[in-house]
Amino acid sequence: MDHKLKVFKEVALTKSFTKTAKNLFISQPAVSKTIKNLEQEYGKAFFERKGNHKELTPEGHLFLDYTDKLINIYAEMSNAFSSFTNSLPSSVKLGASTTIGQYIVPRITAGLKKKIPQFQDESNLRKYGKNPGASAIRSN
Amino acid sequence: MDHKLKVFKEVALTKSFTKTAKNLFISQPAVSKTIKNLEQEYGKAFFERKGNHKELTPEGHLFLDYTDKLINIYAEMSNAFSSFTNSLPSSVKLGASTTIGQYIVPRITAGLKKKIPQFQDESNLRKYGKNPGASAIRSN
DNA sequence: TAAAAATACTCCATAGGTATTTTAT
DNA sequence: ATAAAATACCTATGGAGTATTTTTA
Repeated sequence: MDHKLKVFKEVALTKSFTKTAKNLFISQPAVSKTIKNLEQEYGKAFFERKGNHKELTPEGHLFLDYTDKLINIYAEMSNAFSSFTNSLPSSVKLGASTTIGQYIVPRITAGLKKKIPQFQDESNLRKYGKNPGASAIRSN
Repeated sequence: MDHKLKVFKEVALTKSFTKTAKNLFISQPAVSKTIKNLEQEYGKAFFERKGNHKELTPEGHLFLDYTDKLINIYAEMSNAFSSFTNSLPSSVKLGASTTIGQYIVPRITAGLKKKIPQFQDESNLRKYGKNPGASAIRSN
C-alpha cells in the first residue's frame, strides 16, 4: 500500500535510481516511472536531475518528511497485525519435472559457480542485478 | 494513494457497504472487494457481518486508529502541495457529434426532468445511485 | 419479501518487465 | 566511453463496473 513511498524514500537516500532498483529488487525503469508518477500526481519535481548527483528539491524535502511519517505508521500497523504480514513462509514447495529436478535444480540451489551452458550468459544479470532470485525471498 | 483507507473509514462510519458506495460514488461490489482485500492483506476480519448491523472487530478498531492517523497525514500532505491536488479543474471540455451536441447534451446539462426516451429507464440509477455523473466532478 | 452483501464475469489503468536510446561526465 | 536515466513497448495484476445470486432480518 505504501510502495511508492518506499521507492521515493530509497531514492532520497541513495540519490540514485539504479541503486534504488537494486536495493528494492525492481528494475531501474520501474523506479524511473514510479518517481515520475509521484511527481505528476503532486505536480512538483522532487528531484533535480543535474547529471550524476541527484538532489532533492525543496518540495522533495517536504515530501520526504511526510513520507517518513507515513512509512513509520504503516510499519507500526504492519507490526500490530504481524502474525503474518512481516513473516517469511515457514516452507516453500518447489516443483519440477524429473530431468530438471534431478540435474538442474540441485545445481542452482547448491549455488554452483559453473553454470550449465544455457545459463552462462550473464549480460542481463549484469544489467539488472546479479541475484534477481533474491526478490522471491525478500520479506514484505 | 490512500483510497483503500478512505473506503475502510467510510464503512467504519456508516457501518454499511451500500451507504459507503453511495457516499464515495463507487459501486457496492467495489466496496465489498476493497474491504475483503484489506482483510486478506492483514489476515484479520475487520467487520463482523451479523446481518444488518455490522460491527468493527477489535482488530477493526485498531486498524481504524492507524487509518485515521494515515488519512490525516495524507491530507496534510495533499494540502502542502495543493496548488492542484485538491482543486477542481478550472474548465472541462466536452466533445460530441453534431446531433448529440445539438439535441441531447443541452437537455442533460440543463438538467431537464423530462428525459429523452432512451434515458427514461431508471432501473440502474435506482440500483447504483441517482447521480452517478457526480463522480466525475468530485474532488480528490 | 425486501434490502444488503457476495459472487461472477468483463474491462481498463497502473505497475512491472526487457530492450533500447539519450544524456551527461 | 561509460554509466545512469529516460523512453518505448509489452504483459499482468488489481480495482472498477454491471448483472446476478445469496443471505438475513
